[in-house]
Amino acid sequence: MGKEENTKERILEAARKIFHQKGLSGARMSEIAEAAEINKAMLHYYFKTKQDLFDHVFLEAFKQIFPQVISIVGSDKNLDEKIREISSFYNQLLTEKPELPVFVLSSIQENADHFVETITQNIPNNSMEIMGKLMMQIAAAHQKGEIRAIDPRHLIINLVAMSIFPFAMKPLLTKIFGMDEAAFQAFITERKTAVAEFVLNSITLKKES
Amino acid sequence: MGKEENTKERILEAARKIFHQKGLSGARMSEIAEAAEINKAMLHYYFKTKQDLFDHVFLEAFKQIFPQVISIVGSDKNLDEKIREISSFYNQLLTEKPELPVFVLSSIQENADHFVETITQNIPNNSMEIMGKLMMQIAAAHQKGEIRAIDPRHLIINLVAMSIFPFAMKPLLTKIFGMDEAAFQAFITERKTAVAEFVLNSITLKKES
DNA sequence: GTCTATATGTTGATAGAC
DNA sequence: GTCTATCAACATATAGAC
Repeated sequence: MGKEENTKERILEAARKIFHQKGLSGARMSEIAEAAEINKAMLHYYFKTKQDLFDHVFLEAFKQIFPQVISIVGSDKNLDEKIREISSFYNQLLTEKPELPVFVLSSIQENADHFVETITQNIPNNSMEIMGKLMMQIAAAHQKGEIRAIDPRHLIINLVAMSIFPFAMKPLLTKIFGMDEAAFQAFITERKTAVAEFVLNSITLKKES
Repeated sequence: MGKEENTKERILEAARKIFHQKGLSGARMSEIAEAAEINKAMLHYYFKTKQDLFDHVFLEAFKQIFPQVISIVGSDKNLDEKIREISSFYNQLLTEKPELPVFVLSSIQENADHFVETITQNIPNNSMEIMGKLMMQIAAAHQKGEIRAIDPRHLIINLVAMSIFPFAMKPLLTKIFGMDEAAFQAFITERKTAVAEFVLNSITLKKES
């Protein structure tokens, strides 16, 4: 082998950067080539078509965002730990790559037919079981008087929404709340624990002191 | 005046439908013309360039989603009412137009430079004051022992996130949770009150019974 | 205001030398 | 594997008749 791996990785790096920001139709192959410091012909040597290259980048992004959560939910940890871990996981991932959520969601919205298949194949096929187990876990904690009753789907969605949304809104937030980059980072750092506490405060049944 | 207004509105209807799904670069002027049942030349007669037409559709969408919330937050209602109203507002708007959030956010992400200006001009210039007043309202309720202390920014973001996110995730949710369209609608209907209750449960300080 | 025809520029993709 | 040169298709936008 020569520089192949090196070149292919450079292409992917450039493709990530540009696709994540501009999406499939907004990105130009020539732009990616330039960012990778090669010429257009090389792109087509490593990836037959633009769609091929894009699919690779999309799947990679999708796998980073969603299957992880299902994995945490399916673990043997207790409810507290799961909630804190999910919040913390997104906070860490999206601090580094804040464009990921909008990239994945807009790609799906732009071409649902194409990606629903990709998605189907990359969601753990036991995700329904995992939700069932979570429901049992919630019911058990409710039985013990620790938490109130709540639909597990609402719980997960609420937690994931609060974890992801601020990053999707980043450009707007800084405007509306008048933050600069440092203020935004501070805000996000606060949320790492604030989100988990918000959720736990909502579902926990307080005992009288 | 003849059919002008009619034609212009037909163009905008078609442009909304297609831009909302595919974004600026994914949409084709010929596609919009076809959907509006006119020819391409007419598009350029009513809107000089594709960018002009898009800007019109974007601003319209942006105004529907964000300024409203600031208006509710700035009203004289009490905290309970504001929370329920925001949740209810988004539930109603996005049930009809679920693609709106991803459209707006991806448009901004694709061309931040261009839209940050548009956004700046269309956010109420007293939004900082409004956040200040909300902080006072929260502090007052906290003083009275009704709610716990919470940063108003986190409160608003959490509420808006939970209200909007399920619609942005619609294609994924139906897959992950195995819902059909009817099940999704039922789920969303539940959330209209469930989200507000979730937030209120989190911030309210329970008295012993 | 509405149409047909066309100009002008880009884009993704390939052919073929090295 | 990497490059230069080029093609064919398409998209936005305009000219000009009605």
